[in-house]
Amino acid sequence: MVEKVLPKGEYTYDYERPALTVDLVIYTVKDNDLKILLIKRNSEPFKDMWAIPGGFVQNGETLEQAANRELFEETGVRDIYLEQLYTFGEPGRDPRGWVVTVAYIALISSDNLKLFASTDAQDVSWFSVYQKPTLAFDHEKILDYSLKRLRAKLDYTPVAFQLLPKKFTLTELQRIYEIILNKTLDKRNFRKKMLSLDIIKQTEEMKRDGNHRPARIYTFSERKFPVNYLS
Amino acid sequence: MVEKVLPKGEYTYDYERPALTVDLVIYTVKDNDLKILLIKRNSEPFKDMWAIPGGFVQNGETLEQAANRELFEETGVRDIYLEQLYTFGEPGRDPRGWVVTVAYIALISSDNLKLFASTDAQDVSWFSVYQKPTLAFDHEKILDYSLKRLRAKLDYTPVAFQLLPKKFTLTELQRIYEIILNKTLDKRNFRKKMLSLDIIKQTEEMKRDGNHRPARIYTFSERKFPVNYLS
DNA sequence: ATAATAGTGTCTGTGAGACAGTATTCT
DNA sequence: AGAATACTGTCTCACAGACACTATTAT
Repeated sequence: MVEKVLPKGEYTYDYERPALTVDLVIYTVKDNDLKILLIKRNSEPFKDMWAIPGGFVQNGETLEQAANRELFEETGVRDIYLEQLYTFGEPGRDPRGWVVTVAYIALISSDNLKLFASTDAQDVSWFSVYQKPTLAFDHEKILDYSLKRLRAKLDYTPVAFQLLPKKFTLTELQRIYEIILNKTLDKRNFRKKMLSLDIIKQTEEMKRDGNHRPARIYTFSERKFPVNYLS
Repeated sequence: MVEKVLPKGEYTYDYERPALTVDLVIYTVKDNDLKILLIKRNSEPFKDMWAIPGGFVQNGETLEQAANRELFEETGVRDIYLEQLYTFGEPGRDPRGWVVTVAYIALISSDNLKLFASTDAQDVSWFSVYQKPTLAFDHEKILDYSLKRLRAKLDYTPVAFQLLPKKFTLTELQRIYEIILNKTLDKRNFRKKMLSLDIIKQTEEMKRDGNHRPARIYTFSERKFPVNYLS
């Protein structure tokens, strides 16, 4: 604890400084489930426990660049949806010292996921948010918070599209909502709502799977969605 | 810029560390206007420019404690509404070096404001958000962002009550909304809405000012407001 | 024909927003 | 009586949510 008292409002540089990290809650929808990327720790503290990926912010980069860099290192994916969540700085959140972390949410679409293969030695894996190990540090708290935010944002921003390929059917879109909200939605009301929002565009293509009627394919067009106040 | 590359996922302590500050956008409603507290800088950089109050986070305290401490130092007020806004870490945002800041929004009610008198030598003053000097550092950006958030939150959380004394009339409450949103509201619709929300309680008291009908006094009771997902 | 999924329309209730006149107090 | 502010009710429209049947394809 620093005891020194400075004149009010005056900046100086001889205060003790925290280590600054970014941590990422990386979501995807896969196998009909909402999943997050976790990494198994191979050193103390919390050795052998799972944690969300993260790393130090370097001087000269923005926080967002640091988050993107970590994201790329862990997943091999670039240019995906990334949003600052919250900054956690509780003393004692890292037993080794003063570490403040800026947490981000990242969303990877299922087709980008195919690029993800180059995982090296480290133990990295996707877990269902509904069935996952207990996390290291304060990562449970970060995850809880991120999930609340993700669900809330579903209502008033087009984040769900970040989890789908460019082309998708309305049923696929509905599944994304259902999986994240963890409840079933009425098909007629859902379609009515989505079509009224004017953010998706019909294509002439149809998707045909099995022995049933083919589904029309749509594209995300992002026109008048109630705009997030963050933008 | 640190060049060293570490094994993925491994924490260490020999990275360069940023200075960490908290900055506060402190709002109040006063003289029929939305005001923020600004401090005139008395040293370089940005000497003689106005800035939002802030200061270093100390090891051993939470970010919120740091924000509360700064708040108390600047205003003499404790235990008021405080909310983390966003963390700003653009390289170059402070010309003297690497300084990351966690920005907070604070709301002071007009009656708490009366306690505020002990401002020492420093040049501290309330400015209308609609008529204020250009701010130092990236504080314009922080202010813009905070105002968007404050306005958005008015719609779905009872933050407005934080700016009023415990007892208030419906007209006073409406004025808070009008001043923050910078537009007039329909009196009948406003009252209908507020009363339907079940978050204010009628008292038996009346407020009588001038030569006109007295106004009923209400109290904030916080029952079923659409709950913020942050809570 | 059957199985499987895609696709569609109506009704009801609720809330938002537009809109104007009466009530009470003081001087 | 007049000035000033408090207080109130109705109508319309849009949206949310409940709800069930038809359409198309492959086998």
